[in-house]
Amino acid sequence: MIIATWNINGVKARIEGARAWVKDNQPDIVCLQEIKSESAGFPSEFFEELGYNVAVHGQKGLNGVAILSKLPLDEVSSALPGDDRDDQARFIEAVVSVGGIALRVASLYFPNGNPIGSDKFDYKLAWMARLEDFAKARLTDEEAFVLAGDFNVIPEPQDARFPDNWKRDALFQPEPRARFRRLINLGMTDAFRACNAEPGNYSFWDYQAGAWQKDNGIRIDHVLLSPAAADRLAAAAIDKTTRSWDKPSDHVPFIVELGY
DNA sequence: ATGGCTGCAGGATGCAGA
Repeated sequence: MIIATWNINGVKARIEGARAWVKDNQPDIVCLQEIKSESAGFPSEFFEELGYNVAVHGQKGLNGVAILSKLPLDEVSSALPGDDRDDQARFIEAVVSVGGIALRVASLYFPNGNPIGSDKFDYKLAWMARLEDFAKARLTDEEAFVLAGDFNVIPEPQDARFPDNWKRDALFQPEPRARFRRLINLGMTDAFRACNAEPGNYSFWDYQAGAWQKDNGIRIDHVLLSPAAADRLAAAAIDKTTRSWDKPSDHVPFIVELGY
């Protein structure tokens, strides 16, 4: 069972590349973020032609998340509990059945939170608190579940090529990093770190100032596994190849293999 | 560098991203 997560930064601008990547890699499940499209405008047919079921929570112009799955998607929900007035499309979850075993998957687009001290920063922290409550509730079910997406958090200094550059950025502030650690401390496993101890592995390189050429990257796209899912963890890898494509997303896919 | 690009909405350029 291969699960991928990829912030594609605009599904319409990236559809040909995204389709080619999915066709070549044949993931069982793909969690997409920042589709920047309304649900009705999502080009589902490109993926349905490849044998995928599609669940979308879109928004006009910005944000937006989706799940592609070779297995049928059940119990699709696009509301992160805790704030009925939140209209930003950053959450979608669904359940698949793998050989009779339920696996719950969420595609998440955490708020960026810049600038520090703004309403956006407060929203980021509040959103992360809501996600923690959600994860806590899910963990009581003792099911296998996966939190996959663009967390917009640099967990540790080793997750940035130049950590000092991010000292005044929302992605590397003590509070968001602490909230990320709280998810880990609930019992979730950072799939990448469980498989790779080395620094120098990134999932995002800015478009500006030759960041990709200088390998000035950060690791902000993560997959967290519940204990039941972590028991199945077989491999985790970042696919950097897409970043050197023509007209790339600034994020690259991150792939986790679970032994189902 | 004053985010130095990029996508989107909309029909010019402003906003958001990280």
